[in-house]
Amino acid sequence: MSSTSGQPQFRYTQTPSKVLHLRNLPWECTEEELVELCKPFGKIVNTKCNVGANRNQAFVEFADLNQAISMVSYYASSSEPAQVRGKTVYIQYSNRQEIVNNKSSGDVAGNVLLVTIEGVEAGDVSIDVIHLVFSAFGFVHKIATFEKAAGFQALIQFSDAETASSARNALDGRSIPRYLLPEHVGSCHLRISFSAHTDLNIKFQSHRSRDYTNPYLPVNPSAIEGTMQSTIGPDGKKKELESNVLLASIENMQYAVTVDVLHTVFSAFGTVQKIAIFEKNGGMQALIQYPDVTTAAVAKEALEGHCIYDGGYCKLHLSYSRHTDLNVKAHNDRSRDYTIPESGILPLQQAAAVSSAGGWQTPQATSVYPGNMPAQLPDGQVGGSWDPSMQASGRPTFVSVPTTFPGQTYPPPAVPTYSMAGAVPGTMPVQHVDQSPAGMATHRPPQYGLQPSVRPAGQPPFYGQ
DNA sequence: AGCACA
Repeated sequence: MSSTSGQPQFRYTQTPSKVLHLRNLPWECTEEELVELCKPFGKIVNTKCNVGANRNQAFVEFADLNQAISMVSYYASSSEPAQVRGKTVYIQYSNRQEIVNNKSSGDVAGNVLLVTIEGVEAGDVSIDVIHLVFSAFGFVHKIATFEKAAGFQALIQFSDAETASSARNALDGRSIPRYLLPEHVGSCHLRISFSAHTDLNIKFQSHRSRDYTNPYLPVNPSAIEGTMQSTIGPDGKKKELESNVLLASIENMQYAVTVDVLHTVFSAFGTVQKIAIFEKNGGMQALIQYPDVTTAAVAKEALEGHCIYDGGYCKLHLSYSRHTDLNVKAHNDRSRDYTIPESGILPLQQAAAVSSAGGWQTPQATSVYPGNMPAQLPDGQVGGSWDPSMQASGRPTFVSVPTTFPGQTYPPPAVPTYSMAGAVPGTMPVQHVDQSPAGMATHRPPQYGLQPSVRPAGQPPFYGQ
């Protein structure tokens, strides 16, 4: 099992690939230099430069396998080695068949840098030191620091991509001068890439965030991470700081909660602009972005403490996020940007089409009307139908309804019912599906777990292959 | 001089 997973790493036994792996490149070798070297052999469709710890490796993808083979063959028998700036470059087939995600992040020049400071803890490098170091290249607008798995990180916002690039080029791989660091810190290398952010959202001047463009920003001397953002209301009471973005944590998650499920649930209160799902200390959390604070507040009030499924499953806890505009990938399984045309609406449209085409429904599907609040079981009380082997990965891909119902054995025992609609007192949930006439709530509430219409009634559901 | 990204 374990020894069969990878190809041998020896160059003469590697299987050919359109992708070539180049080593021993000069420092900060540009894409142009790479293309110059490779283009005599064929059409280059993608590159990835400055790879590896020393940033002296690269990948080049040819349009055709034969072009890659011709380059490798040529240099295998050439008396002149491949060279860039006089340095011998070693070429071999990559062990991957294509370059993925090139320039998706970290390589597109932007005005905000993501800086990872290796080998230090958050307390070792003050925000003032970071400011000092990066101010050498231009006016630093904002800094936000945080601790991630990768280590201590900072987002540093400059006026423009040119300034940010000059800072990156000068500082990437370098170390902060010793005299600016505490004695006990050994080495502290900077790893710098471009962030996809363009404008950081700094709420307070604090020991972990700074906005140098706004001297009037309130100071929060104890901006402890994880503490709910709050402010003092007019009544003198502490008041949660509102936001158009909700942070949802999901308790007792016995069923998969997907972006599509969340979109449907939260769309009952207004247009959902963006959703991002992520893991946080073993649990699942999601950020849901509305256009305005009011809508978010209504959704928060209505949904807090309610469960997505009957039986106390997937209980929602909502708070306001510090974010105001999520920076998410347009369409993947963890995030969605519904403000981009053509993205994200397909699943719902198809779901609606299937639903109105008279797909079958479970008897429980009628229980979503007002007055049927989800039964709240005590925590930890679960039904007996959970079957981990029925997880989403083995599900048919032709069913476009959110693939959220993992445990549907046949016949289905105790089908958990999508029941959020009951959380909106006295109203039918309005499905904000694009191209559906406003107010015409013709869709039935979504019925998760159904495998509508794609199989004849009485036949077992189709799983996997 | 020996394989990225999530």
